[in-house]
Amino acid sequence: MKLNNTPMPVLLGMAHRLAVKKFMKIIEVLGLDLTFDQYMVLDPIWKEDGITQQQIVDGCGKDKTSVTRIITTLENKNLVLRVRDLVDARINHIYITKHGKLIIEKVRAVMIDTRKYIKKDINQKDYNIARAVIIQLIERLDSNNG
Amino acid sequence: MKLNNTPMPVLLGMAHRLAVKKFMKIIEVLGLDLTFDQYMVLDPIWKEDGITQQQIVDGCGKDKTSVTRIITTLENKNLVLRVRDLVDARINHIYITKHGKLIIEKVRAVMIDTRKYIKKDINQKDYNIARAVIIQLIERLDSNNG
DNA sequence: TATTAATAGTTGTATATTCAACTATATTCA
DNA sequence: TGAATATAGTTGAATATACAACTATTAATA
Repeated sequence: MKLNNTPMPVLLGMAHRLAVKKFMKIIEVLGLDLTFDQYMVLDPIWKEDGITQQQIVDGCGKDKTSVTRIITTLENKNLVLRVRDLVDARINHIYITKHGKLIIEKVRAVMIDTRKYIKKDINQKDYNIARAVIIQLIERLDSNNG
Repeated sequence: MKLNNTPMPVLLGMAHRLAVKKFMKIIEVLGLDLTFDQYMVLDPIWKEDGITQQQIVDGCGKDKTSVTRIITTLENKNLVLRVRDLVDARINHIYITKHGKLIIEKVRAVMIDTRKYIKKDINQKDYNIARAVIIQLIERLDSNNG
């Protein structure tokens, strides 16, 4: 596969898909039941119990539609709980269950392994530059919607 | 959004989604009717008329299931044509239609604009390092499925 | 040659994404 | 106060993705 002339958006998609695949392979070996996207939503809930859906949307870069549906999936799996705000009834607070906590803590370890695997054999300095460039990209594309 | 400690697979996904969104915004302004993923499949067909589905799979990094379905979509849109190989009946050759050629050539221009937009304001040297790292990542994750 | 294995592509199912339209609630300010 | 607007979240429809199981065909080999 010759990638030298492949557009950046395509490269980003390829790398993303493959990294997720790697992550899911480890997940499967460990017999855990959580997709990468579910991890992306569950992780901020674990970090801040009672976080609102909107906060999750702002933090994880997913569309609010996706977040709504993934939370429903997580709720059906008994990993989180939706609780309506008593003062502002538009807001949902999401709480993690005992079971959810158990799962995410194992999955976080998988994420750490995946990160190590990805970094391996790549020049540390270049890797950091790549990260910085990607972050720069995200910030510009996200703010400047024009 | 603080991204400094965000795992690489997540960053790649975010950047990918945002870059695609940017691409689709330009597509929409121009009144073209083609998704980013359809572009990813149509482009190699434009480059090599009569390419087989397997060759597309190998080149674009998508699953063969996705490629099958996207080609069906492209066929329904009258942009490509499936032709069974006369010698080896397992193989489909995909040919681009006149209409398909018209569309992809406009969309390729959009891709060039998107690439320019993405590069803009980012240090040229760092950008090239980032590309190289991502390509390195793809090649390792793709070959070494273990 | 007959059986087995490999290859190319398709289909079913579950999940995720995007856009637009929608409900419900809260805020703004004329 | 009351009408317009903004915000939080949900739903519908179209598209894409991953995995497994499947069909059809060709290649390998016992």
